[in-house]
Amino acid sequence: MPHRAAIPRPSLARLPIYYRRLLRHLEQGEGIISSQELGTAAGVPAAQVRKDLSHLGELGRAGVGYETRELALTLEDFMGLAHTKIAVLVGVGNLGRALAAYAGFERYGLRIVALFDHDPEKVGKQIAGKPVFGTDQIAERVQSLGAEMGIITVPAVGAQDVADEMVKAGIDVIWNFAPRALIVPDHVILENEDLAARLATISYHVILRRLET
Amino acid sequence: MPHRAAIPRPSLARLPIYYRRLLRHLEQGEGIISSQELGTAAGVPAAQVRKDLSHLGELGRAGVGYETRELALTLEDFMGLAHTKIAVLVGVGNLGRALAAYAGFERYGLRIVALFDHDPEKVGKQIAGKPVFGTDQIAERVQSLGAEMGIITVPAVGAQDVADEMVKAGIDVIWNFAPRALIVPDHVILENEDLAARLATISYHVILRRLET
DNA sequence: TAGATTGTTAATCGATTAACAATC
DNA sequence: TAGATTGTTAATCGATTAACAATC
Repeated sequence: MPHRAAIPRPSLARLPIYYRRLLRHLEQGEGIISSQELGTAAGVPAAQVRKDLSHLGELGRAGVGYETRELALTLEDFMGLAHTKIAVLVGVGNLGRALAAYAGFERYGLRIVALFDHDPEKVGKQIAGKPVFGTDQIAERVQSLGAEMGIITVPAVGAQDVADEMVKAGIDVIWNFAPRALIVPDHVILENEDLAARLATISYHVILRRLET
Repeated sequence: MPHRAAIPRPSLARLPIYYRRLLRHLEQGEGIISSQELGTAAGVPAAQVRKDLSHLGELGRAGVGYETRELALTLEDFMGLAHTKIAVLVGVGNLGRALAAYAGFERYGLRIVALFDHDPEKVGKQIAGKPVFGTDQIAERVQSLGAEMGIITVPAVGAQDVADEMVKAGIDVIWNFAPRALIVPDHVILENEDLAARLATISYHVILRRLET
């Protein structure tokens, strides 16, 4: 069983950026890359890159750099991108639809196998090639499909109920797009993608910029 | 001209969470709220809340707490949520469509006034009640509409060109959803919303969880 | 050997948290 | 007055960065 080290959250968040830079480097036929080049891509100093990568092991060669393909594969393995992750998505509004159809996710091993909505108009249809079920079927389907991840794209009001339902069904990783702080048991990993909240912080910058000029 | 203090990024990111908690508190007719209650909503200790809010001034009363409505208005003002921010969105795919239609943004003062795409099929149509123009018209329309913010939802390949175009047109705040590191001049504020990269970090957690159990 | 670049140590920086005097 | 809660100071924690010996 492969060992996976603990890694600081900010370091983890930079790995996908390095990974993409490596893929592009590989396309260009470059066999070796330096921490300097990776740092430029991520907007951090080379020392930060080396520190980040040091959490995964000794991956480079002093005086030379990192072997492009090897490092890409190591990152891919570390983040588990080659492993299929079975997910369900609840809330087939505009955003839910967009995420269900997003090809970029599949390339990272995410397979959204079922959609749920309480609108009878949508239930029974297919969206982005995936079946839509009623929200009353979440528990049942999660178990029969072996889903381990749940994506919430319902409006704020319904989000906690959906989360509860997912947790009850045994899901232990939730990616929440609803603009609401959810309460989940300790063993459940909750990642919030709160676009309205993000907009609010961007709004601050816009206003600041307006006052400056 | 109102003064806006510098505020650490993590503190700024928590303000919208406090703000939403305040709105709910207000709905429930509660006139006073404590840092303790706000902290619970955001998952941080009360001391963190008080420190965060202290960047905006002395907003509470010792021994009592914060006046709900007053604090909500202060946050709203600080983040500029009541001010209209004119934006354009480039890339009318699934995600672009979803963002263009997202009602939550309007509540925070974002007004997306024009969409752009290079697909002739889409140009000339209306999507979510907003006109779609050809990408060759970005500069012209940004200026005539007075847009100060740009949202990028094109595929990775085209993102840098779109950003360049926006910057040339005078846009100085860019919200980028394309999975690509963009290069912009120093005076431009760039906020990345890289969902594929986020998925990669979540994938790490899923795999870790799998190994644990 | 000279030049380049790694991994790691130590210093720096900045954010979080605990503690408490001041206030209501 | 007793109890509650603020704003702020100081201590703690954790991440970033600079510097450099080790390595190629």
